[in-house]
Amino acid sequence: MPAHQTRLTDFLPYLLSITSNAVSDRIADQYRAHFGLKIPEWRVMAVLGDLGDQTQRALVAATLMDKVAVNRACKVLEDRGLLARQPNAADGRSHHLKLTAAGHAVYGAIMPIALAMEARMFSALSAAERGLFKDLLQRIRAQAESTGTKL
Amino acid sequence: MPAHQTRLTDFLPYLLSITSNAVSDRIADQYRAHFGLKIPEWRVMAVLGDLGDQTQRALVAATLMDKVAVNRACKVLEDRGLLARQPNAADGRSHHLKLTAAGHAVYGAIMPIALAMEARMFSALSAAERGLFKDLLQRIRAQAESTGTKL
DNA sequence: GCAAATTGGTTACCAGAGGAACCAGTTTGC
DNA sequence: GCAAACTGGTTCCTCTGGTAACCAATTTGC
Repeated sequence: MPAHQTRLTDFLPYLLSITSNAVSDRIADQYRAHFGLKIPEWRVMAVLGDLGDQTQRALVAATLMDKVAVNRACKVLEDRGLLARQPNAADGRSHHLKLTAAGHAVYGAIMPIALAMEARMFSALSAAERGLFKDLLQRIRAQAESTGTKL
Repeated sequence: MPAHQTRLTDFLPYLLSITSNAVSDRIADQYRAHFGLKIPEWRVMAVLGDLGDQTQRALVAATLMDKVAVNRACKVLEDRGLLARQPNAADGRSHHLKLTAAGHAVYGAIMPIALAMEARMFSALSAAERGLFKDLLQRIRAQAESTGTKL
């Protein structure tokens, strides 16, 4: 039987945190080097490219980012001409956010790189393990979210 | 066969990131509520309680935190009287950091809570799954660290 | 044994993440 | 149809986390 585990490196939350940080750092390096995009900006591009036009509110729901973070990311993308705002007839407060031609071009260029990077980053796992890992993550997150809401 | 996966919520780095954040947030809430400790401070306490006296340099190695983060955490703990610095005969630049009696008391009180919280947070997984999850995390991190060093 | 390079630790500075307050536009209830 | 409540979006402010410059003590090379 294992003695009381009191080693920091055996704590799952700790392992989860440092692993996530290590992966995020690598990913962020790549996006910045290739396209000058930060992770929040890339997430917004990914959703718009995949799902088409969205309001900021919809992006908040889709990316799980804070609305402030979404707003900042959109502003940057707009300034860089990758994204355009169109009036929302149904609601004067919000706009439809849409990738421009340039935005689509970047999206098209970035997706293969994103997928390749994901493949490389998780190449230490078999396909079955990747699927299992994804499943475990989802269950853990569900548990964490249900456990005590943000006070 | 699955069509090209271009959904943000299918990207492993994204899932990993949001899951880690969800878990970290819960944990941070608990430590703050129970002891007014932040995660970096708790990590330092955990290592000192487990391994005994250490220099800051050793803590950096043990916690994988930045030396500035370690320094800040130590300063807070020292100000709160949970930790004391003792001169290091072997090297005048550094000190031996040591839990005080109060520090040991907090450590003794916090460890059961930390373990209980970990158990609750990962209760969605079987023991076997937890072991596997830990293994997967370690392999992923090894891969991430070896892939392109911080430029 | 002393100058140069290195290392432990500290400080100062800067970017990212989040919360709170706020404004404009929209819905609800009477 | 108008006041009250609400919602999408924006700005502001704070706090955390990380990098870069720095100091003091130590080690290295000659």
